[in-house]
Amino acid sequence: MNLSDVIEEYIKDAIREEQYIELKRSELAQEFNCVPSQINYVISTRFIPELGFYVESRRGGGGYIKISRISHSKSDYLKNIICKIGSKMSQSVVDIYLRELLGYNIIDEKDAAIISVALSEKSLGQVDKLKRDQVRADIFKNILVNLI
Amino acid sequence: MNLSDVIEEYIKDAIREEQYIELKRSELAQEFNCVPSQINYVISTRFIPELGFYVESRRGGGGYIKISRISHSKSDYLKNIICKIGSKMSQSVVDIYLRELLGYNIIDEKDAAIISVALSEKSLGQVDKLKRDQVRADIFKNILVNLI
DNA sequence: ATAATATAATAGTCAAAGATAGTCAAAGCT
DNA sequence: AGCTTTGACTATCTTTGACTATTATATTAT
Repeated sequence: MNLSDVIEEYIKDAIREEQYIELKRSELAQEFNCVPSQINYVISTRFIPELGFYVESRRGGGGYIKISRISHSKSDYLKNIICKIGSKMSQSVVDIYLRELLGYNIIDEKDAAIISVALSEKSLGQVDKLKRDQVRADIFKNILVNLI
Repeated sequence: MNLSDVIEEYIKDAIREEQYIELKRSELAQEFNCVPSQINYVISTRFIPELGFYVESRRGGGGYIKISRISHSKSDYLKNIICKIGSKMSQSVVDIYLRELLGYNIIDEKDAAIISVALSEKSLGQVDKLKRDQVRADIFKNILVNLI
């Protein structure tokens, strides 16, 4: 087991029970007695979106590296939802999906609100009642495809 | 968390329930044990118009820094657009408004993309061609109302 | 009394120093 | 051959302080 693997273990262990963790690059490097850039190496090879992680950081005083988990990679997850959606959707089903997308951080509160309103009964009031759920599903799918 | 973040929190907390607050730069600096210009730094990086704040100040005896929230102008602006929109909208007109809303930072790129796709010809393909522009206008108006 | 001037009390600007993190390519391992 | 380790260089954000600008108030001159 090499150092990068050890650091990977350490971080995975730290994030196991959490949704995210915040690291100080320099502190971590000191702990493992390596150069700071090795932390970047570990992160860029092992905490990538494809493996279910999302990384943010900030430089300067009080800087940090924040690693968040995303259970599935975003695009896989979206493709999955798109497949699951049938040709019709009621407003309440839309809202269920929106909450899920919110939970996985694929959209934020504001996006969810916009989509929910756009697909509400009120917005689609002029569409034939018979076609409404189909139009709603179409719009929703198109939005999701665009988010991939 | 660095000092600037702490000061930001403090100010945001103070303005949370108010339309505006007035600070004494030197007093605040003393409270946080920093140089006065750090207050300027915090204000100029975190209380900018793009983030919904408007700052005025006055020097000399009895000087102050007044920070106001500008949610009001935003809602006025939205109401104005809603009034201007007729009962029909083409896709290209939607995009023109989206760019405007983007310019005023009422929505961000991602929101704009979502709305644009939701109201595209493709998404609304199943709606009667005759009714499509009306449905589009309805959805758009509902979204805007929701953003107020 | 009024106008002009000085003084004190604020706030603003800007650039340097400090504190982090990022990049990239060379060297080292397996 | 490909992954890991290292370090020099870069980018970004924060903190500090010297210098400047503005406003209110006090003092002085007319």
